[in-house]
Amino acid sequence: MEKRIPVKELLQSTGFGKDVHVKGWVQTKRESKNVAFVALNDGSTVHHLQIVVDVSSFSEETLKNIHTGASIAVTGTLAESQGQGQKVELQARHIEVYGTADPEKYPLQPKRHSMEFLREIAHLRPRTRTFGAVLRIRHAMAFAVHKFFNDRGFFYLHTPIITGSDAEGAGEMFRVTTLDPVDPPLNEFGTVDFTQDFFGKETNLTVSGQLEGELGAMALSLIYTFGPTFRAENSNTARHLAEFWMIEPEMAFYDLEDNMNLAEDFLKYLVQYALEHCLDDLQFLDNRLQEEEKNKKQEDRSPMGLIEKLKFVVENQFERLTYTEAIDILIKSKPNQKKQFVYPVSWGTDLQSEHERYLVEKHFKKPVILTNYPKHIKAFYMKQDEDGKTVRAMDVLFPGIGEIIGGSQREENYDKLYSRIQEMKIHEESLWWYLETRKYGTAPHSGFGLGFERLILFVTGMGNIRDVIPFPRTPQNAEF
RNA sequence: UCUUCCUUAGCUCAGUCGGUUAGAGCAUCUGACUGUUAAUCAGAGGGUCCCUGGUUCGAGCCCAGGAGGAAGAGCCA
Repeated sequence: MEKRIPVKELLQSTGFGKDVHVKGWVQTKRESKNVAFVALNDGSTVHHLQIVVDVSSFSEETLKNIHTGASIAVTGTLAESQGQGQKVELQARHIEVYGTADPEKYPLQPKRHSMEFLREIAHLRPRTRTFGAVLRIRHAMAFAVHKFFNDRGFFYLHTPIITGSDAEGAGEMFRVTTLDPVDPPLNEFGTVDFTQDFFGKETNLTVSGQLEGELGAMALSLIYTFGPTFRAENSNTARHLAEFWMIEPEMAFYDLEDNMNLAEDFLKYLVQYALEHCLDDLQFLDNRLQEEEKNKKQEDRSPMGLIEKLKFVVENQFERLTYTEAIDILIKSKPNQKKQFVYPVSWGTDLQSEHERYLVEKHFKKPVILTNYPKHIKAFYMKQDEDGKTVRAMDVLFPGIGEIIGGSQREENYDKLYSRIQEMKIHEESLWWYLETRKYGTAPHSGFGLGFERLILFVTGMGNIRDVIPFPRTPQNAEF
């Protein structure tokens, strides 16, 4: 095949008069008597290349087949554009139509579509500018995650996707089995006999790579995982997926403060990377959001544009405070005094969305890191504070997103960890390997989990998590 | 899982008090137009009013059940 030049490259080119090949999908065609203009996109950039077609030198059939959605290859001369909207255009000499898209049936029209409609055609939505922008940013963020950790001496550890333990209790799990669902083998108690299953035991899709990640950190010092994670929770919100991607670094010899510093550096690095490498796409999404804002009531409008918001995060220190201090602020807050909170505030109860939003969006107006939560509302593996009441947990809360990172310093003392397992009635048999890290060469260590899609949600300014992953998996939906 | 709202043309939506042939904008098609930028102008085609049952002389509209979707909440990342 003839070597194509990506649209992104051509738009930056000044080699006017050169002969080039370009291939892509038609976004729109504007036709008049003598000349037609085709906006061509190949996904390399959010911008289109304008193809100028001299109507008299092409067959009627070719012209007819060039419509929204069609895939074409164009040979022509790169020229300085006579029109207003672009610097570069391609004067077409030869056009090959690879594939047509019947305009009567092709669902994507040269007009604005709702996100709900585009979710129904998730197989085609990457062709829209919005999803193209989101997917390019998603790629850049994945790359930046690896670059960040690699540059700091972290090793990428592949933790298992199929697990044999429900250790963390992070949520409902998806069972993995090859047993006959209609007639499974039963044991003497009349329940399913998993010893006859593929792995000889009950297995599930992972809800977190953390516990295995800790094993890696106890040897390589600095590791991170980045992989798919599954939760069978019946969560129907704009912030939850049944299948999502999670990044979980785990660091030996890090205490809670080291952990917070890493988390803050990491988030700022990622946002900065997006600003440096995806500015075109961010600008497009920013404009798109501003259009949407115009349809909102004054009080619902966000005070900052997308790019402005991203710069703000990079340039400002995250606010750090303890759970106890946060409760104090909430108790003294206006909405609490006026009894506007649905859920009452008191020490010992978990913070509700409305409380987190108040702290982040009203009180501090910036990202917040909350630490030292009461131990009974946090996981068994978190390191206990000297007061016996709290643990060294930290949650990073972002405006509009809520909890984007959850992490902690881990309990490295065998006896303390073991007694927590007993207290919380966790199956210790399935955790024997985890407990051995505390028996043999235990060391202080910390880690956190970042929901990748929640990061993308923040960076792109999109409103629903189903629109920042190519093929969302949610309750009642596994199409495509 | 709970609460609230929604489902009418390909898309986004209007549809009055239950009343004759269900509308608009965009998209599509046809024509016009000397370079357009979501082109413009003129015209045309396009409907299982989500499904099932009920009330009624008569249902897009009222009632019951079901399906799907959205927002918020819970759970969390």
